[in-house]
Amino acid sequence: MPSSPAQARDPQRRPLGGPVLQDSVTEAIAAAFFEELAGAGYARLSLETVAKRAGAGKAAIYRRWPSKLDMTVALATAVAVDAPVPPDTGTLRGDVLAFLTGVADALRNPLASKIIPDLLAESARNPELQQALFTAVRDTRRSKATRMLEQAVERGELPADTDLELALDLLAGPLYWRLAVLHAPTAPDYLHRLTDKLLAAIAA
Amino acid sequence: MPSSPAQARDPQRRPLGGPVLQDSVTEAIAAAFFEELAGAGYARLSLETVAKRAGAGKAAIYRRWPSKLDMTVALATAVAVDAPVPPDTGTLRGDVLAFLTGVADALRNPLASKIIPDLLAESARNPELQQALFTAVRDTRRSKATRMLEQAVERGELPADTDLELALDLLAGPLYWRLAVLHAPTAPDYLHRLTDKLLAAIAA
DNA sequence: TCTAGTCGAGACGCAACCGTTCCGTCTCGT
DNA sequence: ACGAGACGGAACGGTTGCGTCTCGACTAGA
Repeated sequence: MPSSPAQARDPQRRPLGGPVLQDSVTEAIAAAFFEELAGAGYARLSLETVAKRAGAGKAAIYRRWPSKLDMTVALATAVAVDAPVPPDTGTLRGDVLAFLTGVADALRNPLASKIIPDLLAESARNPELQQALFTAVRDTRRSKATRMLEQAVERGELPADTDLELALDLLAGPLYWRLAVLHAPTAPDYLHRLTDKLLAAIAA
Repeated sequence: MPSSPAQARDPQRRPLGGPVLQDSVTEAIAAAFFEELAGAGYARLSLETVAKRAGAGKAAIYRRWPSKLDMTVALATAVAVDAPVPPDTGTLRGDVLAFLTGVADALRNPLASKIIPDLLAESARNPELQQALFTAVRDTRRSKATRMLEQAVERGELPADTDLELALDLLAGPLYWRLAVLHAPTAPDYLHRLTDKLLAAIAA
């Protein structure tokens, strides 16, 4: 049972890299944690180094979370729920483009593009981490994207028997592949071209 | 400069998990290496454990590769070049389905589906590993897939101004996303349905 | 038969990190 | 003014892995 004292207190304040946290020490620890996580990866991440980078003692960390795993789950969940707003532009094309833009913005963050694949790889062999990531991130995003497609069906932009499962893979896969796996750049109009292709695919 | 004595000697012999290697000791080490890599990940991988699992001494490993990184690069390259044959079924639809089938078969291997995301995440912070993986795996596959699309253009199945770059992301992304990231199952006709969507997208 | 090389096994020194515990200090609320 | 508690910092014993090295056994070719 992970103790997670890292809860929001002042919802309208959102310090840049770090999530919404209680106090300055917790924020410094969280920021150092994510920097270390991006630089070294989960497996190599040392709480000693995190403490040092945060200008804190190890005790300050262990006073907040019982272990590295609990800390990771709590912090990752905290940033994940700090999610982007749903699009709802009125048209499927607008929604898809907004969705892709949100994903691209997130993955273009140098820290995120290293942390996310690392945590996903780690979660393949860590059930607790996997479950936390899946329920906090995947399910949230997935339900929002599903809602986006269902609205398109209601508007008559998509047939009622649209393959939602497949459409979700098409929405997320190519951009993740390019930005998080290949670390390849995207041309300025890449998202627009991708949107065109995806609309054709989903409607097919 | 990685020493890579792990070269093919008898090309027609391909022991299951392990690549084409020189002798039984090297094969045992390689097999143990991949099992450990899948189980623990690159960062946590211990050469002591690999040696123990292979029933070998540590010296047997250090006699072959100078370091963990060189070992990983050499072995990963060895299995990667042991690539599947190109499709060339005569139609774009057949080629795409064959391509996706090949990718799916590879990613459905429990070891591969853990090793590949792990090495890709690791390569984000290890330039030498990244370069080795990219030249040995990505470029090889990418050129084959490009050739597949160019043939379709020559046959008149695709317009001459087809966006190859985008098409490659569409081919690889969704399946990788589903199998390697989400670890979600695929329905029996998933690849066929995906092929239909992708053909519509690429031709759009 | 002798010799050179590899084999499995494991000890070695060294370094890093874990999780805990203790300092002495500083900042609160009362 | 006082005590409770969190703070940074440093040390602790224990574990793990690295890369080197040595050992006796086994196997090859000369």
